[in-house]
Amino acid sequence: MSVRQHKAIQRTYQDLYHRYGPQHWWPGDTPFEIMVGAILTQNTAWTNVEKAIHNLKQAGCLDPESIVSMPIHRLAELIRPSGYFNVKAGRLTHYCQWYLENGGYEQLKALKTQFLRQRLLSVHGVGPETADDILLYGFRRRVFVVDAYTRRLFLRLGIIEGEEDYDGVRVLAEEALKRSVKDMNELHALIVIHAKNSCRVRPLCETCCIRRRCRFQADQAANS
DNA sequence: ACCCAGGGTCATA
DNA sequence: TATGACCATGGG
Repeated sequence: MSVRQHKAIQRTYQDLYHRYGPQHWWPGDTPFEIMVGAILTQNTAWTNVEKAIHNLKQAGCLDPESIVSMPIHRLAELIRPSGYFNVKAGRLTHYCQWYLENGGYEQLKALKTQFLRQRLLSVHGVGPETADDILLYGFRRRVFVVDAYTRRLFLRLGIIEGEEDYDGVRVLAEEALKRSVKDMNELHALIVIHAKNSCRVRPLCETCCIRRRCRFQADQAANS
């Protein structure tokens, strides 16, 4: 938790913010839709998730009551475009059962962040990143979301060594940007947006590319 | 044809 | 605790 790491994260945030502007995430109309999106987007392109959510909306099933009372194979069929549809149908059902058993949004929002985080992690199919997506974008808590992009970016910027665990990276970013929910919201969103652009639009950007395999990185390795 | 995507769980050693 | 297999669609 060095000052150097904090400064680097702050600088990266300002750089990305200046470059892309505020993103105003999460793309979704209601907290529940955001939660569904958080589960469906696990290791999946967002464009595919949009199709699945569209199907749920069109079927009039984008609510926890409909999802828990629906035959699992029908739910799987509706979310098919988002991939892993059998797995995710089970995860969505588990999540909605938990959500309803605990009184839904109005009851859950009364819980303190760390306790709510523990409860989310206890739901089968909700791991650390999904839990933090739900906390940050669904419940508007000051929590940072660490995804694969964040790890690669921080690693290639020399901010982390690569052996830090999930919570280590999360707390590092939360310490670096102590100000507001807004900053947590924007930093994660900007990193994702940057990932989509960094190799195509501006391959040699200052913060470097954060795709898994980057031409820029490969060239550097070849020249050294 | 290959790579990858806004992960998580489970079985094995 | 640490690695690997598995889940599966769709765009570049």
